[in-house]
Amino acid sequence: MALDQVTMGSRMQTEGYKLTRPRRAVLQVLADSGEHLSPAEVYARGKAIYPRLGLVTVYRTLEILADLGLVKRVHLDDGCHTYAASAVGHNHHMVCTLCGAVVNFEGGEDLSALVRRLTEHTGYRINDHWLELFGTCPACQTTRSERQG
Amino acid sequence: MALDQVTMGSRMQTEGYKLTRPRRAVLQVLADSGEHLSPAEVYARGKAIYPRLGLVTVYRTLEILADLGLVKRVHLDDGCHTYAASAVGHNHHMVCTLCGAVVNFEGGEDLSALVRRLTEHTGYRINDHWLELFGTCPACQTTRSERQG
DNA sequence: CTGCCTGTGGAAACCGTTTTCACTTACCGC
DNA sequence: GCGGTAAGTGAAAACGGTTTCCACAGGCAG
Ligand SMILES: [Zn+2]
Ligand SMILES: [Zn+2]
Ligand SMILES: [Zn+2]
Ligand SMILES: [Zn+2]
Repeated sequence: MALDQVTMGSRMQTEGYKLTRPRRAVLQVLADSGEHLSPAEVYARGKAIYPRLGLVTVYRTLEILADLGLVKRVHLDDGCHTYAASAVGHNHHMVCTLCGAVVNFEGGEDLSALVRRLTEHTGYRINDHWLELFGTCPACQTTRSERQG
Repeated sequence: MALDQVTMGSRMQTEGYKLTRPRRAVLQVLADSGEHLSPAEVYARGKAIYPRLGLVTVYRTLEILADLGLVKRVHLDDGCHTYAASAVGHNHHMVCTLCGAVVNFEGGEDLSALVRRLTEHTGYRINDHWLELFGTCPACQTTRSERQG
């Protein structure tokens, strides 16, 4: 489950950031959306909530949130730099390449064996990792098969 | 082992692309480097090999190579869009966050079990995946521990 | 309520990337 | 080897996303 607006907001405050109206608009956009959004999309949706919102503030807020780990930067092979609300704890995500839906999941220990093996073989000390899966969500599979007969 | 210049060059030709001097310079840069390089870095190094090289051609060549799977786009949380020569077959990479060295490795079956489980639980059809590991290479571990006493 | 200091947002600057277009070059057939 | 031809090239201009600047606004502590 992705973090909600209140959780993200109070975390920002405990970190010393003021909880302003523009920032709340950005939080709400990210919390309400199950997708990954570009800064421009966050801006557009945010303006519906708080019309005076500026694009600059969207960038600044996204950077703060990413630093705090409250949102994740999602990278796509073409069209990087989109953002999605994090889930609780360490997690990865699965992106629908048709509609952009993002599902978070916990990697579990699936990778720890791989990491251990690589450390032994290469001497690398692994600090972090990053896993993204790409595919089609159930809804888009249905749509597509209907369209194709 | 990363692909060499000759392998990449002949693959380009069989795909119908001419093997020009500027393109060979780009291939050589990528084949010789164990790191991931930004387009600007490829351009700088390429000019040492072929001084008339243009930045535009670097971009175009990188796009072709990425489409053919001969180089991989490496995404870093900060500073996306760098490129590294691929290895043979499907593979992932491990990036040294201190010196930028990239090691390719095969994901093996570690991920297929995860993919199967996710497909069952979520209904997503997984087409592709993308795994990056971040850490410190043996050389940088040594350097750092020396520096720190 | 008041003041201070963080935060805001329009405009301009910035910079990586793409497009344009006249010129060049690899490659095929002879 | 030697054109002919279509693909490729690169300088410069256009483009678009991101960052910086700076005067102003508004949370929050006292
Ligand atoms: Zn990226
Ligand atoms: Zn979908
Ligand atoms: Zn993980
Ligand atoms: Zn290193």
